[in-house]
Amino acid sequence: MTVTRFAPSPSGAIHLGNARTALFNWLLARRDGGQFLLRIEDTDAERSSEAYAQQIETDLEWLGLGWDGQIVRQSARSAVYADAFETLERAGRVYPCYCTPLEINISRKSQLAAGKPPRYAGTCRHLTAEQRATREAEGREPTLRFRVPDDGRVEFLDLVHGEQAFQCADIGDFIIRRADGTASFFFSNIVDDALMGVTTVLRGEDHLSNTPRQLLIAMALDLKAPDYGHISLITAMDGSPLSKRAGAKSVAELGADGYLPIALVNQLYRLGHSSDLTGLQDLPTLAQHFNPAHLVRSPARWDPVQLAVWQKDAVHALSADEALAWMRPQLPQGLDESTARAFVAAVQANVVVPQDVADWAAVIFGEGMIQAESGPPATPTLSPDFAAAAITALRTHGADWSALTQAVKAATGAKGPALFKPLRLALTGRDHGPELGPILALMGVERAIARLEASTGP
RNA sequence: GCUCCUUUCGUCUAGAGGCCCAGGACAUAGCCCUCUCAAGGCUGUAACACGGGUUCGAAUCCCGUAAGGAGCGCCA
Repeated sequence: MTVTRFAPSPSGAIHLGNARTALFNWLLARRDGGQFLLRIEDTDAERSSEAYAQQIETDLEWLGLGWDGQIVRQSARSAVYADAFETLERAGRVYPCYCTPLEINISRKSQLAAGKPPRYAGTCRHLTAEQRATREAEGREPTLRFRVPDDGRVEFLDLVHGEQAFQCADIGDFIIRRADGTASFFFSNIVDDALMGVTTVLRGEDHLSNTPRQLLIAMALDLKAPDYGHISLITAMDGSPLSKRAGAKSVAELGADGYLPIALVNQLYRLGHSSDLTGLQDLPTLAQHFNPAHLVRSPARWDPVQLAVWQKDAVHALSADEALAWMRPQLPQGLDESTARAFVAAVQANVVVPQDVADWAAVIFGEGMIQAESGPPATPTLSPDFAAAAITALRTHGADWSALTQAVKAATGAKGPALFKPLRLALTGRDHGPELGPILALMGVERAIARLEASTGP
């Protein structure tokens, strides 16, 4: 059975890259009828926060990516890691390291300055029992380092990149247990994947060069490592890493901006994954067509323009109820239900983001003159007889669009664009938008007359 | 610095030696439809990073260069 997982660290908001990783793993599990697990990697108490852990759940649920079973928290699994540490200690695969962060830092810097790889120098690798005792006596709290073999290589088959091989000699001994006794990422991550029965891990390419370390741990512990697929990173439009500074928003922020989860999901689905699927699709369809073999190796750009397109499709695809719920925050307080529904029906095809909804709400329900959205101010001038005919029609027939147009047509002879354009401009302040019939009905006679009068030229 | 990854239209991508003077989708332009917008239909513009090889033949294989990215953390 396929078992995948999403294993975020609760040290920040879920960003686009994380969201896509979660999506792909979810899709794979759902496609295979397997399981999608959620594991919170909170071994680093200083960086982790409960608020972020909560936000992760909220974001995942909002995206529609439900997980199976209980959420696993690494902070509650220290006993499991302790066992594994002991196994490695007994096997002599690890050793205590008494170097302080400061010492390591200095070493790193001098290695870098000398043009060498900044790796652990191996200072504590061959300490005698006495030397260790001395350091213990000094009160130094050791970390536990994994003894990486001097020779040999680690090979594995990456689901996306194919055969990979790394020389052990290029890998420095790394810490698997911090001085405070907590497990570090390389360690707890692979141990838990194996113990939780995870079969496939789709993760960011930033983990590719670290995979050998984790495989080394798994081998030392005689654990079955999952298959890895390293997906390319998502970048900003200029190819630079996606960052807050580059304008990248978190999932929660995008949601707060009014973007629909299905729009996000559709955009994410196509980044780094090729598919013959076209148009907006729901999660089950996406899962059905998801294929790890179609994962792409090159980085993909996050295009806000494309997101807007998906969002437009997503808004159009909303049912009347969903659309109402989405537009509600932009509607005037206390608007009655049937009017609200009529409004939604009238504008749904013409809005993409909440601001668009707010704009049309202002046009239809707002008092006074209408602000043109941009460009030269809409100062239409209706000829007096044109306006008079329109106003008379409104007084006689009420907010009846066809009665209005027929009356004006009869009175002025205007037809086609010459008839509709001036009316649209006078009524809404802009030269495009939803069908005028429903708009007029929602607007009501009084507002319509006021606007026609305000637009009347000499 | 060392190791690793990547490079096809504006964007997402197809392409695993001849099917490719490179296909699709979105974006974009024009036309049709139409009161406008949206939707829909049709048509168009638009790309193999560069330089060497290998081969009868290369987007596809090899080498190099350039550009971008990742890792080398008591972060994940």
